[in-house]
Amino acid sequence: MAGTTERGEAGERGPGRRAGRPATIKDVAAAAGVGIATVSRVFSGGSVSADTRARVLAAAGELDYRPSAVGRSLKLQRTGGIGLIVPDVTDPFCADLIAGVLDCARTFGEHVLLDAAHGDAAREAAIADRMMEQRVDGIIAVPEGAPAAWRSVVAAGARVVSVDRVLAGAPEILTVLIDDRAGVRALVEYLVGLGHRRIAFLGAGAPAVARERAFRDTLAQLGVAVDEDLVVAARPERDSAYAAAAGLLQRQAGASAVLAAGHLIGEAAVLVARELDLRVPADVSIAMVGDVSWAELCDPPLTAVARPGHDAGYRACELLLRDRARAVGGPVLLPTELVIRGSCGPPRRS
Amino acid sequence: MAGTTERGEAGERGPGRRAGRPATIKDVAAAAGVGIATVSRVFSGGSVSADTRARVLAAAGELDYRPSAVGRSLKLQRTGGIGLIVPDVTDPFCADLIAGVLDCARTFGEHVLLDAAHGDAAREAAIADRMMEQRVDGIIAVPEGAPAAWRSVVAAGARVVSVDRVLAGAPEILTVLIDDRAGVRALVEYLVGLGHRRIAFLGAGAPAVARERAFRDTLAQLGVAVDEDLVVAARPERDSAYAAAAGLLQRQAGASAVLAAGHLIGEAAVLVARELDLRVPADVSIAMVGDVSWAELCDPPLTAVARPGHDAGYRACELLLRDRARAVGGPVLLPTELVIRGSCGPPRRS
DNA sequence: TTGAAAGCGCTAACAG
DNA sequence: CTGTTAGCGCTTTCAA
Repeated sequence: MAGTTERGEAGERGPGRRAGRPATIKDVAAAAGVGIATVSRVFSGGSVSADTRARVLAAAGELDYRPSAVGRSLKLQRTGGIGLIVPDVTDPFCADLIAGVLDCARTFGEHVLLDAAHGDAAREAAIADRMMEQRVDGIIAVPEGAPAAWRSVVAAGARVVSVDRVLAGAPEILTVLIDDRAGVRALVEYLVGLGHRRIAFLGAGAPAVARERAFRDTLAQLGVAVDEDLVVAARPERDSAYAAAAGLLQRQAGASAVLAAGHLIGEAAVLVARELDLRVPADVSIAMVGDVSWAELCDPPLTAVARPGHDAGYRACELLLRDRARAVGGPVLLPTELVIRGSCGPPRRS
Repeated sequence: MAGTTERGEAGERGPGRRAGRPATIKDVAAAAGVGIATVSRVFSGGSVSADTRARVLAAAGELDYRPSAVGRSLKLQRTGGIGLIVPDVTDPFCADLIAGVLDCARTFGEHVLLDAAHGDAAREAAIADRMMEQRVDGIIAVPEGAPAAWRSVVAAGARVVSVDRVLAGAPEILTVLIDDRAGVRALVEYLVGLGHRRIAFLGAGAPAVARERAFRDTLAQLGVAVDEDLVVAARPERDSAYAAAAGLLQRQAGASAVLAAGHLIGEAAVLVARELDLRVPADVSIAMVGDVSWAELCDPPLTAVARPGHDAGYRACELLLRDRARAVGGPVLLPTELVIRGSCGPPRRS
């Protein structure tokens, strides 16, 4: 009867434990007849006698107990989670990046909070803020906002790793970069080697400045003049890319090859070329930065510069989690790979 | 001098506040000369006099204070986060789904924990478990594990929404489905209407059972016999898909059209057809389920059944967050759309 | 090996 | 309107 009384005191949760709030460490302790400290030890690897441990585990199983990460985080002052902010989850590069972060995070036993900023700096800042409130152990971002905004995030005590963008004047922010310069250089050398002299660059401006620079520099090194008419701005969005591609190709500017600064722009170039009945590569060669999956499916398959998104994410996460000593020298630079397919050939003899 | 003493007592954090641990509600209260409850009210919308509020806000700004979501979660017994488990972030459908969830979660002010199970049921279960420990307010998943495993998750008190899979025998689990049956039916009707009688189904088995069923049923309804030689199994992975496509197309089974059950399988079919120098659609028509971006870039552009991934994610999240009353009748069924492009034509006269 | 107790940052009930 | 206080679930000294 004493036993019955005890159960009564413990509440309705014994038999038919309704899906009420989850069991707590106290419930388990009571059920196992031990102190809560012992239960804690069982679950966080302290030393407990085999006998006691078994009893605790049994009770925990009975109650379907899971230690609350919230309670633990509060005590430990770290959550074991990291924040990841990308421009757009559906972009193949971002998707690879996310996969990389997830893979690495898993090896560290960290979980990942994800959000997308969609090119909106204010939104990005709000997301970062929220993640700080969640007390993530660090933030990985493909930042679109101003360096100042991110500097304030690190000032607030966050560890942040920037991927694929350099945040000028923020030495505390570790950076993982992809060597687009080398990639573009290889591509330009390839095109020039094929005999092209009038190479268009599609997608100048904003996020692709480094690529444009590499384009100009390489051409200069090779002694090929840049025709400014062939350098056209485009944002990496379908409408902008399409407009730019159509503008370039329709006006018959005499480009024998088109270098698209990104995969969306490459997509537009392919589409426009097809609509204008330009044969690739007979009439015009096309190549792009970003080796997305359709490049191989295209007809002809598109030559492209592959960018290691998965690696970038993985490395970024490693940087964030492993090298807690800030002293990492300079940004990590990841190599690209020129994937030559069938979309580039010698220019048509005019 | 009294002032000086106070600052001294407050510690080193006044001037040049080193990036120590983040300021707490206590710090702010002390700095503003109010009680912690008042600070709490300022930040969680209680009533505070304008004057006091200003002082608190000033102090908080000075200290760069952000309320800790961990503390709040512990007190409130809810974290404001939801878990999202997909098979693979880099799959275009999953990416759309994630974007949808993110969009919806934002309108509810919830954050999202993401992880990928990669077809591994055990890993999926571990992820779900971890999310439960994090005390997410609910879990959205494209489940790959057994219904039993998920039933135990809901038994543990979690709200879960299943997307794109039905978890048999788990009435508590809300479900968002995509009407693949209708999509495949439309596609088959289209092909039969074009004159095809020997239609191959590539990708029978595992995750595509509903699609295969719809394939068979529709053919039966239209009075067209199914040649079992033309129904070949394939998992939605590149190697398996490729093997299946090559197997089918190389043996010259006499299929005049190929229906690929997924985009990876469609990709394989396109590649194999190209290698075998089969003209599309002159020699063989190809269509697939899943309208990924390359379908339009392909040559010829591929006819496909578009599946609303973004919508599915959005609706799933809504279901999880809005309709907290379980009484939702049956699964949500989202319509597909048949996108007709150039990859299907009348069969070659033999 | 084990238990009691303090305290992580916060909210809410209760006084004043 | 404001402050005091208890307590959310957990880890971790400190004793026993």
